[in-house]
Amino acid sequence: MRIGELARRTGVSIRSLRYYEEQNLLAPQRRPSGYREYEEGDVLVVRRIRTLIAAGLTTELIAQVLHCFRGDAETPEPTCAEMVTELATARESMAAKIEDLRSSQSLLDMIIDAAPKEADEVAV
Amino acid sequence: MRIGELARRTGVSIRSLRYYEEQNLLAPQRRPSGYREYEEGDVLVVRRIRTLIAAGLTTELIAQVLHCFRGDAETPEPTCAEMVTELATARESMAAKIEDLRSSQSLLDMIIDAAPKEADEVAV
DNA sequence: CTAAAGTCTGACGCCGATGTGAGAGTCAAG
DNA sequence: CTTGACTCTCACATCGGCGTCAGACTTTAG
Repeated sequence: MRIGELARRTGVSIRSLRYYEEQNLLAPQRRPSGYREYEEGDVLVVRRIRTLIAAGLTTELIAQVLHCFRGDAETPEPTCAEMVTELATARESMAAKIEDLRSSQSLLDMIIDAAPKEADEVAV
Repeated sequence: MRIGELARRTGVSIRSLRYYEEQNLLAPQRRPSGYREYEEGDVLVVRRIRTLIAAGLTTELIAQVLHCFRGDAETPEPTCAEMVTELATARESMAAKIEDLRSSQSLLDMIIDAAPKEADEVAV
């Protein structure tokens, strides 16, 4: 199928699909005209990509781990031990971000609570 | 004091101090030479700015609410009711971000857990 | 054959706070 | 006076995942 159909079927913009290719997440065939030609399996691949992006992974990291999910292979590739390591690392940094946000939020709460009464001596 | 000293005393880079001025968060005097001349109170102001940035506020929003904390005024300015509204809005969006990150994290957890056994049918 | 719809590459814009570097003027100590 | 440290003002670069426009070509329906 061509890029427009893939976009429709996955709900992902054409621009994004081209971007994923640029990031080596997709590698569609090319027609003589230059048009990209995707296969059925790419629908699933794109969904996986979206899932991983939604999980906060960068396309760079996804490029490294995507092959572990690829194709009809029943068992993950041997490099998938590395994958788990990578993902765990990503998870760690996400946890850190959440912690940052939490403390930021409580800080903001303190400011909000303090404001109405005495706003001149806020948490410094 | 000049910018270098303020940078040292606050732990904020010179670049950032100039940026804060550009964003109307600071308004140092100028020497005939063009050198910025800060006063003691600016040390505290910079710390407040850093606190608010750490709390996830943009410099634009900080510019709107910073005067509520300013100077020796015991009571906040009348516009500080608006301030609380703004801050509350900021807090909302922060809460939303935290929620996003949480769901992303659990999604990542699912992927990690699923990987070692059957990585070909991950949450799509 | 023609027009409309689809696709191509390339490239700039965005957001926000900050790093970095160039080229030039300023200040303080010897 | 000289040197070295400090500061000044532009202004471009960064990060990430896209949006969007321009100009040119391809495909498809009528």
